[in-house]
Amino acid sequence: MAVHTLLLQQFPLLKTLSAEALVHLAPLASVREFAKREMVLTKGPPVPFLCFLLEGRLQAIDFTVEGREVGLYFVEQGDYFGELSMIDGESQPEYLISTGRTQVVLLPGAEIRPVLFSNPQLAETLTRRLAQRVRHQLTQRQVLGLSNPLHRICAQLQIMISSPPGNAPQTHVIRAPTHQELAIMVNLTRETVTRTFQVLQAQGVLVRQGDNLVVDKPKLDQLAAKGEEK
Amino acid sequence: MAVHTLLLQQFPLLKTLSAEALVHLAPLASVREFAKREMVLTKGPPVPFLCFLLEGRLQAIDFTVEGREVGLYFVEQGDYFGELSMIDGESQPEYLISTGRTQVVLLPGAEIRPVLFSNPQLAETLTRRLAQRVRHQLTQRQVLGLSNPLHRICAQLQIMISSPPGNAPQTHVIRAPTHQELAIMVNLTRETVTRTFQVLQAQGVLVRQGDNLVVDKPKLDQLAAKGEEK
DNA sequence: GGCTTTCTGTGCGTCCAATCACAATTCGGG
DNA sequence: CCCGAATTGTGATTGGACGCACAGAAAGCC
Repeated sequence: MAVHTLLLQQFPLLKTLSAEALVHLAPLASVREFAKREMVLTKGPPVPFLCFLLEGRLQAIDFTVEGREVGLYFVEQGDYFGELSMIDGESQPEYLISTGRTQVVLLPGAEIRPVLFSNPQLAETLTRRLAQRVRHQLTQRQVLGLSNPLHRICAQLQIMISSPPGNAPQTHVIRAPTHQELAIMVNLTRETVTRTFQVLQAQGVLVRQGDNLVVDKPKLDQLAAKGEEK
Repeated sequence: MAVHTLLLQQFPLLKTLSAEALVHLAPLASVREFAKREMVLTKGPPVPFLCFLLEGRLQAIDFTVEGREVGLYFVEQGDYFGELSMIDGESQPEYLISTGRTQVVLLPGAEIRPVLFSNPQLAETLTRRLAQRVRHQLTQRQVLGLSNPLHRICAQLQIMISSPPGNAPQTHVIRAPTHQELAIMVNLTRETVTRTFQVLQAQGVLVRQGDNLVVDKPKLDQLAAKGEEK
């Protein structure tokens, strides 16, 4: 319990909050640490918190009746999650898994909820973020329509490197996801991702540097576009 | 241009609107008819309308770089669509196609937008609907994780029969989609859907009655659950 | 009522990603 | 720094959906 107001202010969603509101909220917030592969949120009952990712990366996943993992989206630093329960009071629709060591800030729903909806500006940011999520899911769905594994992986990489918007350099660096993490995002097996990565590295699209993945955007785009004619 | 206020009142979103607001809006609204396969909304520039489906069914689709159709979701009678532009001012992310003869009511964005965001109750319904859409897309994504065509089709049918919530009778009737329409929703070819439908009809899960499809829910659920082990 | 067009049904060959079963490597923790 | 676990790499096999090419059926249209 109790975190510094400066910490809360770092999150885009809370930026517009008044100083008093922050002082009110800070003592009620808490920070939790998670190890790699640990479950951050469980599918099921409504989440009584609004959650912010302070450090690391999460993956939202679910399972099919067959027991196969399905990757839904990634949560990056500074983003919030588990907000659907907050909005409609329904249950949490997916699992959230820590992909490494992570830190999460929890704000009790009972406290933040009234603030969210009474402050029109906040409500609008929340709604816009929701809209953005819908858009994101739509492009993600598109990727699955690609018939070829190479295409799907390229498209997924394009999505992942575009997450921090703004400038568009030639090469992008992202925290490397495991092959398995990628595989479930694009409906492939781990093995197929491994094999496809070889191709990408051979073509100079990808270079692995420790924990990071260096991506050559132009080459990637070219490869993603290639094979347009069926 | 100009429709009756009673017509607008039929739409759940506008139910809570005051009589004056409706009188103000009605003369600005217009109704358009679309033939089968006609394009209702084009992917691209922001949509300057909030659109309501008065009659028929639409399918939201997009295309991959390979030129393959991807099915995103269906819009059923009484629902609204094209609201994303309304919310964030960004471009329209998908095409909307008429799956039959349809009627659409168009409300000029410039007129409805201020109403939407100034009326807190309306804003909340809008946000809740967005949240619902996110949830829907998540379960839709799940379906694509199923490895088996039969499973995917069953899961898709389960989604489609659950759209009008409430009672849960044994058999449900839905306006039959074409095999092609279904195929692009679950990443299959039209042929595979045709062949799978034979199986479903043989098992008594499905019966075709003219334009309608009669579905035996218990049998469907059973089939969808079967093969849980792998 | 005859026409076109869209939709549905079916056979067959091809191909490629899944699957399985290991080996090799890297990572992380004590 | 060493050990166990997680991740990555690789080969062989095979199943099953795709794609193509039609034929038949049904639905719109003038």
